[in-house]
Amino acid sequence: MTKLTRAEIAYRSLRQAITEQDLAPGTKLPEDEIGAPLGISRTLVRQALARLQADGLVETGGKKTATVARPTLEESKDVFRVRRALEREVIRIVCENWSPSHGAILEGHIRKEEAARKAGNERISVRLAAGFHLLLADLTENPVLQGYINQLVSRCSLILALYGKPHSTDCAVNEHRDVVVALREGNVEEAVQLMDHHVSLVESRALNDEDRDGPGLSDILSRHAGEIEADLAPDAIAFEPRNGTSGT
Amino acid sequence: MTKLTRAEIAYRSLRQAITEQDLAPGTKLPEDEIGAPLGISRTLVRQALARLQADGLVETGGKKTATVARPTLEESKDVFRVRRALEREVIRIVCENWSPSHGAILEGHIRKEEAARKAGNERISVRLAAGFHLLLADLTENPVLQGYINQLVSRCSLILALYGKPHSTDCAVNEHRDVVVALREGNVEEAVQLMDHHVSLVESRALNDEDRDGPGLSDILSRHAGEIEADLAPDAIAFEPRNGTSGT
DNA sequence: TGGGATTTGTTCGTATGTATT
DNA sequence: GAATACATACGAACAAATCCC
Repeated sequence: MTKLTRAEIAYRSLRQAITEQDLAPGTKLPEDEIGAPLGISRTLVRQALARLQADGLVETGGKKTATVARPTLEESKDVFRVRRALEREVIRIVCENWSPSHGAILEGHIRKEEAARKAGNERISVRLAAGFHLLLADLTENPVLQGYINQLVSRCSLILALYGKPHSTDCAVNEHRDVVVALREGNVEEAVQLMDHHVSLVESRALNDEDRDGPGLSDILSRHAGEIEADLAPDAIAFEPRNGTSGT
Repeated sequence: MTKLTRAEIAYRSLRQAITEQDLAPGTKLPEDEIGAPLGISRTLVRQALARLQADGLVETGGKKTATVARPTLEESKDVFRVRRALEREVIRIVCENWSPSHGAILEGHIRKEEAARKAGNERISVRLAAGFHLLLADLTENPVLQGYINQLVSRCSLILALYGKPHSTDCAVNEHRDVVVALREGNVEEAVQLMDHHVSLVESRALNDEDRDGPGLSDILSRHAGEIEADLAPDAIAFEPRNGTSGT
């Protein structure tokens, strides 16, 4: 039942592809290439791209080809700071109208996270880790807040894709559980503190890791700049039309 | 010389027209009618409209004509709640990197607010009142936060246009000054508290006035439903006809 | 209720600007 | 450095759906 949906589909597909790291930051996103696999025209693609830009997930300045956004470190810190402020509010609201059923829902989600981690399914783990925060936001029954959290979480996923490491989510499950425990006990300030700390840890894991291909953006750039100058043009792969929509 | 800007102009024009109450909530916004005076085509208008929708300022569901949004009471409360959370964070950040020059800037703005109020210029007063919060957000040097505050403030302006009364901004200047005083003294928690209180007062002034034209359809319906119910069962006071939201 | 005019959703063609050879 | 190729910005036209009378 998708009446106005082809643009919506393009939007969601791109969004998921970006947050799930199928589309690396900096990847070019030509309108034709995107529209072809989905059978839609450039106009619709353009709409989707515009929304993605508003979400901070793609950059499309001037007449240059749109690319997956590459947030700077400053920008990344800004995103995390705002996210922390909003996540704290989420916890407060969830505490205000707490019900045992909420605890069961959250517990169920955490069990799924554990299962995915145990199975070693990186992709699903990342998705569920983000899903925990989205689920919490749903519990507030505040659509405005949900929307912002959704944006922020997606943006953080992109940041993790840029700066983070694959196994960055390993211990996150425990942190999630701690939050739920505090929630169950009705310990508002404790839960707020825990969530704040958790998001900070995610930020640290993303922004302080140094043993991967580069801690800072400038580092990556300068290194590649050297290679490019010595080597040849780094032709970016066109973008894989993966069969994305496997989720609900 | 704005290169990619005609759409931007349309966006800003519409946005200002809505927040300044030149376009009443519910007003239809046909694409042709909008494009004609600005000399731009529907494609550009559509882009502007899409962005406005993302901002929560217009509604454009299905294939119906776009209209200026009419936020419900629930939605309005949600907006204010999120805004409060973010404004508190703004204050904290401004406190963190406070400098005397900031105080001067804020004082200058407040003087402008006073002048406009004294001159009885309602339009300018409203604009400056919003500008105070935007200015504060600028001081954080956090573009992400600035963007959200900008959206939220605009949305609140729309809400005030819908539910509020013309003289709702009368005492706001004093409240702004109180915040700045606390900021100057470096009293973080006091400033945060003051700002939180201020936004709450704005919300109260907007949402507690009920003697106007009562735009809420659900309000009208529930009232009638209450009367009908009371008529059928004169004895039982089964549920309250009016503002039953006695939560918090 | 039904028909007609208006308006939106979408596509495609042209022109302008950028990036590459 | 200039020319070519390509991608985007914008606009006009077509079809479908809505709203009004």
